[in-house]
Amino acid sequence: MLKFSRKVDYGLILLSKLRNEPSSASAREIAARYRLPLPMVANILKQLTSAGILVSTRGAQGGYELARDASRISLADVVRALDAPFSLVDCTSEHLSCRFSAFCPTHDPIQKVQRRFQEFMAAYKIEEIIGHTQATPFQLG
Amino acid sequence: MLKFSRKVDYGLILLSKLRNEPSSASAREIAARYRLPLPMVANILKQLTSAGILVSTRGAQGGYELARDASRISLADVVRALDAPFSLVDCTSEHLSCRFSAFCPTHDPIQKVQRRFQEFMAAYKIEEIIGHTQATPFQLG
DNA sequence: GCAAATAGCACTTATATTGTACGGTATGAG
DNA sequence: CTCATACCGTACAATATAAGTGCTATTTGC
Repeated sequence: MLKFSRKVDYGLILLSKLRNEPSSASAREIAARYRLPLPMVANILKQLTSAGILVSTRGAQGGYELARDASRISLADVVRALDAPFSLVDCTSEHLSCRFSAFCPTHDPIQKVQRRFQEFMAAYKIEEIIGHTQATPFQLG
Repeated sequence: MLKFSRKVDYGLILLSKLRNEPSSASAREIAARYRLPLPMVANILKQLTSAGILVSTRGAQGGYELARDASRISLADVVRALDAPFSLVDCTSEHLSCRFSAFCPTHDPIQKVQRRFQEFMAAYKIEEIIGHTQATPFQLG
């Protein structure tokens, strides 16, 4: 259906939290603050860490923080980390030989679209998306 | 996973067939030519017709043809017809009130991304994608 | 009237997403 | 050294979405 997964939505929320927080925050803290289930938050943070977008500190008083400035993290980075592998059509995946590849008229051209879209997302830095204002925490009433 | 559905892939193949064919073609013809299951081809053609991308002629000797020149059909048209509704994040759907909308920091900014991507796809005409060469029909051996 | 062909709907099956769980490892504090 | 905290890796179940199929009605040309 051509949309970002919820993981990416959540991921952007988490990143906006870590963005304007000087000290690192634990998964538990973030989950509580935004009323999100802890296991899911933990999973997303783990994925962002192994993708090199966050750095983690283990042990007591540990937590996560941005690995680099938000101006150097692109939307493409986040999507690749959480939705990987991303490809607009199956044809473009190397490992999966499309059953039409022999005669598919869209094979080459759609790869152009693919590349252009990838460039588009790579140019879009999350700084621009999440802005400078901190995400408002959940408030009852 | 942020990719086009198979329907869009198939749809582009069907459109490339209809593009360089002077006479209209029936669903049966197209399905046979590309070794695709008839019900699926018929479904896609029906959807493209109700979206106004194709025009149909009912009855014997009937079939489908492009409603307008390929230079005036955008990738966005095709995606909207076959994958609708398309929206990168749930937040952007009007009818579905996101449970974070009250505090979600990405609500407004992601809508900008959404609009830019929509423009990107609207500018991409299928003429550019499928090219002038006719899709090579399936050949055994 | 009959056959060809689209229209519309409903249904089943397959696949991917979403969310959860658990055992393991590292670190800091008392 | 022990314990609680917190990350790591992986696997699993539930759910939602997409993919594919089938059937009946309607239209049209011969």
